[in-house]
Amino acid sequence: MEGLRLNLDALKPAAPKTDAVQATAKRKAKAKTAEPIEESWRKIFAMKLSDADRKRLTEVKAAMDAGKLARDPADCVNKAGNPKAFSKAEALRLWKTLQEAQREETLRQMVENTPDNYWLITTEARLDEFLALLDNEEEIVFDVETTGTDVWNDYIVGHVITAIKADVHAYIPTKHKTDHPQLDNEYVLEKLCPYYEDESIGKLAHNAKFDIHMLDREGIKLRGLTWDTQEAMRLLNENEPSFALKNLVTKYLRIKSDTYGDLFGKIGFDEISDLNIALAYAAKDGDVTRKLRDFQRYQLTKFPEILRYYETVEVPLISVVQKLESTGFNIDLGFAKEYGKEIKAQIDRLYAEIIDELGDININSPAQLKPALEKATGEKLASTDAKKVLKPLAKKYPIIKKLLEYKELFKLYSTYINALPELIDRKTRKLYTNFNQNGAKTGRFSSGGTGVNLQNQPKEARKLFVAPKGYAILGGDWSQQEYRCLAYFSQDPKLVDNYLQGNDLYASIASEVFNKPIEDCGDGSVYRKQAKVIMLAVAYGGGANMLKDAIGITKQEAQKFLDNFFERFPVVKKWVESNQAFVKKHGYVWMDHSQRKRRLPDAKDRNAKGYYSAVYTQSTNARVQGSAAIQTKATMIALQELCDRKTAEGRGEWRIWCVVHDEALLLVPETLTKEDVKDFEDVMVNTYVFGNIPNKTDIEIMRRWGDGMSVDEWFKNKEAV
DNA sequence: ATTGAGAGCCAC
DNA sequence: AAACGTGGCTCTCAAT
Repeated sequence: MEGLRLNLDALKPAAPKTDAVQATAKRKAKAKTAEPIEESWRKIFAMKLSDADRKRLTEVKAAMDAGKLARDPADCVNKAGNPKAFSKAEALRLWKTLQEAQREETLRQMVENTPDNYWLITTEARLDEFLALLDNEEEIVFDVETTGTDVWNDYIVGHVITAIKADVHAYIPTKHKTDHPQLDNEYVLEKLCPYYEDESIGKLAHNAKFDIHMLDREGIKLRGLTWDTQEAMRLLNENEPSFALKNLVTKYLRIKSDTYGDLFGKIGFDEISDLNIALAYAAKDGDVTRKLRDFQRYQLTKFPEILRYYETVEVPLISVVQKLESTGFNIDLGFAKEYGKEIKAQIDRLYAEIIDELGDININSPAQLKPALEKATGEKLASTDAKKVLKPLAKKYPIIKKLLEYKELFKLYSTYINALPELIDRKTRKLYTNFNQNGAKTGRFSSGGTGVNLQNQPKEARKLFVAPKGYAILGGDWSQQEYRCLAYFSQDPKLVDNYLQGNDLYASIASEVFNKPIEDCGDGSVYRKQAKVIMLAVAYGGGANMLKDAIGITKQEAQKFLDNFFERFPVVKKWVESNQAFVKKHGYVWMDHSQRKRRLPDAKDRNAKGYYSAVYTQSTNARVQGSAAIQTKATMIALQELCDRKTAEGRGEWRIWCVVHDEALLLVPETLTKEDVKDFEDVMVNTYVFGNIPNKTDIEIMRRWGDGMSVDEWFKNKEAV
């Protein structure tokens, strides 16, 4: 501890340089008899290092070479008093010291260099002066500082607002833990509310959904969002390694900026008692967000279709998603408890039985399971992958069959049935999660962040999600969304015709690929089932390897199926090849109507690892998956408008409840009418159409997710009651 | 106790 | 001739 403090002192920029250098020299002398540090470094860098460690170690070495950092004398000798070699662990400890020193120095400089147009507002007079500026603004930047990033439990401690025309960047602290005077929270909210809620004042933000959530919790409904620099960046370069504001402005605007975590670690912004530090950091956010927006808008004007898509779909979608997230999910706790108990009992029984046969191992550890299974069966196993390796052996070995049963139940229990109730918010008794509208590089949504991914809930787990009393879940599934997209892009006459006639696509494909009469390829037939998987492999751009695992056949057979498919659908084949040629030439592919790119730079680089495989399959997959996502997103905006319209009719509130790629679910009053359902279907089917291919939606109404009934059944039951 | 990597598996 | 669709969470295991 003593040594650490000493070291820190040596690092302080305020300390005379000569002292630091002298101290360093002294320590070097002391460690002279140990292994030379260059030799230690050589050994450390020869080790197998993670990327993060390698980066840190490089920084430490640079600082030490420059004389800015030295070993702690206490670390140079061991207990016996003999010299101790420099180790990786010691180097990583020094990295933390370095970080701390750099952090302090950066903050000091930030405060020292705070521009005059950064206003710290802590008096009513100054706030009035600033609001007078806002009265002349057409567009402002907003950003709230908070105690943390949990939109359900953290809260606002200050507001950042940039008056763009006036070129003033204000920070208005309200809840910092400080002796410095600050304005009252309620007073500030009341004063700012009219501006936040004024549709005619355009709003820019970075990751606006977060700020909209936070304001929503204070009772403020943000209106007039015009730009989100984070979502814009996801269109400009989906491969960006980081979408943190500071990293983007450092990279693209050459404005050196440190991330919040780099400067403050894990503390909430209210912990920053020095309001000058708070101002320097917070006001800069507003400043650079505006600059980044200008840069992005300039870039996007080169692609008018992307810009139009961004402004008409992605930006409005942000508020829609915020509203969706705030709806939350009701979990049937009683059911979860009973169901969980039942599964747990089965798991325990299976575990005991398996242990009995395999010996006392941890079944959940692949490293322990593999040798035990090999011993028990005498088979050489490539892994313990259930689908690829164990399933084919299940018939031969009862122990493997039992193990598969266990694995399935364990997954269901640990990830879903047992985990979901734990994540319920204490205050509202609801489950919340995060939907990231550009979480996938193709533009698909991702979901999760708070422990639950709503997009991968298995059917059994979906049963835990119920409509609150008086409500029903109105769900729509686009029928074969991605295949319709494939038909549209390829214009394969057989596929197009199929959709125009409204025939059973899988049966048609099965009939073609397996050369069987259509009547042998109907519902329930093995041909139809396999055709479905083949189609999936084609749409996902997968090869024979993926297909063989999916239907449990040999690679040769899978390849033959694919060959057959492409032989029978040569137009699809041509389209797939054209995508490959395009990506090879340009390094990217277009989604529908040039609204979005998927950049695959490896395609232009013959030496890249994935040159012959990944980018080729991705070139087709991205176009299909990404265009389907555009359909979903455009429709979500129309669905929110529908919800607003229906709610305004005064028959109860309509909300978007959940979205799962090609599935949209609304929470609606259980008194909904057939006409309401018709309006929903109309929005689903007609909002976004892939050219000449009509959409189709399967609709269900449910009280429990995944446990729905057809519209006819629902209303028949209603009449019966 | 916390962190990070890897294996595995759920969804569309 | 070749051939890795997009995500997120839980577990183990090794490292601090």
